[in-house]
Amino acid sequence: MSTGRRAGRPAGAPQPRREQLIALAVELVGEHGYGSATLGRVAERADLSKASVLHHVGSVADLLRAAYEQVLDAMVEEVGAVVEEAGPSQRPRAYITALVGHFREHPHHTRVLSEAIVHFGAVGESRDRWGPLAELLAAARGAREPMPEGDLRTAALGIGGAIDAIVAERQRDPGYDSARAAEQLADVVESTLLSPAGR
Amino acid sequence: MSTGRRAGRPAGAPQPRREQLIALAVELVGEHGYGSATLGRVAERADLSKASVLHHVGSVADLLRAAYEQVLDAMVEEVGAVVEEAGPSQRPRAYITALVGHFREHPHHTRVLSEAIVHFGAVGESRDRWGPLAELLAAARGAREPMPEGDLRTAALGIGGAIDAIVAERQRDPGYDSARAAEQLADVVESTLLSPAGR
DNA sequence: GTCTATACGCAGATAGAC
DNA sequence: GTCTATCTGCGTATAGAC
Repeated sequence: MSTGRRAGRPAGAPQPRREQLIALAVELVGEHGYGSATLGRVAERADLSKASVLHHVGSVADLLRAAYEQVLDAMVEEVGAVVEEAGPSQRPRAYITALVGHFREHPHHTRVLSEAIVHFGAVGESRDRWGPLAELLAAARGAREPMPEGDLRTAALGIGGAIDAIVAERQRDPGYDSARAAEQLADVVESTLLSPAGR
Repeated sequence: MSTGRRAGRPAGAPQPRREQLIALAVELVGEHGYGSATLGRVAERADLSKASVLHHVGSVADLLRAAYEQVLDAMVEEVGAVVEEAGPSQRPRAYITALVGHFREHPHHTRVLSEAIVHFGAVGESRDRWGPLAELLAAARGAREPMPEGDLRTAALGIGGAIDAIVAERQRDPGYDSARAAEQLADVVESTLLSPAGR
């Protein structure tokens, strides 16, 4: 309790050095991918020795995992908040536009997440990536006759893939109007899945 | 001309050893990604020494590049043939189902292409990946009022992303009915982009 | 916390004999 | 064509002094 540490930071909480290194790792991965985020390069950017970096983060693998999780958490938190503010019928659109918007505001985060599945192996880890979207779609359809389970899964999957593609294109070409693309995608979703006529 | 080589293989054409090694590389990348396709592992599977492998392929980078190009060419050739057989208005559906079907028949090819952009760096190399699809869509719309350039690009991009997601899901879960998913996607494409009413 | 020095493993590639 | 032996480079991690 009465350590010499300044108040406001619970005992055992991450130190500022560690936070700095994680932020640096996000930058490096965001710019040139996981392959280029090596111990030496992190140390160089932080103006520290390699040994010193390891002292704070334990191992390179741990550092990259922490960077990934921080980026993922930020995305989930922002998108989740936006979606919850909207009514059920507007949630698919809110989800799409918030997700696309998030990566437009945080370009570095794009690569950190898009390369994560390849880098961490773990294909199974990507399971249910679009499960939450599927639930949003089902709820938005409300009283309509329910979609077959498989078709709903495919719908969420396809929309998710389209989002990925829009985000990737924006990264490739910063002049690409991803906000407009998101609206266009939301229009299609609403007209095919949520329109009175059904499909 | 009168070398001792058996006829039927033009001078300077790739030797069978090289072909075998490329096929092996496709297997390795398909199973565990580019990261695991090392010189040592290729040599082991081919039951050759590392030096011998290099004698035939020049370098590991060249081998992986050749594997990638072979897989890409196979896909372009098959899908191209199917699309050309169809009439203009059926081509978007033919494209989608042929592409999804191709990867269902060649599961190893999936990873070789999906990880290619990350592995070879070269974000710009993926340019116009969906350009051909955009042209198919424009042609299928025929006499209808033309779509704005940007919207057509986004449509092709989104459809392409959805295809990627369907293919990836099939790889993750071999029980997933990707053929049905492809038809479902084609239905949406036709009803939103090609229906008489437009959107 | 920070450093220098060092060890270790692995992947890619070369040399040269057979 | 094929091998064994060897070299180089890089990335990770540890030891131990300050």
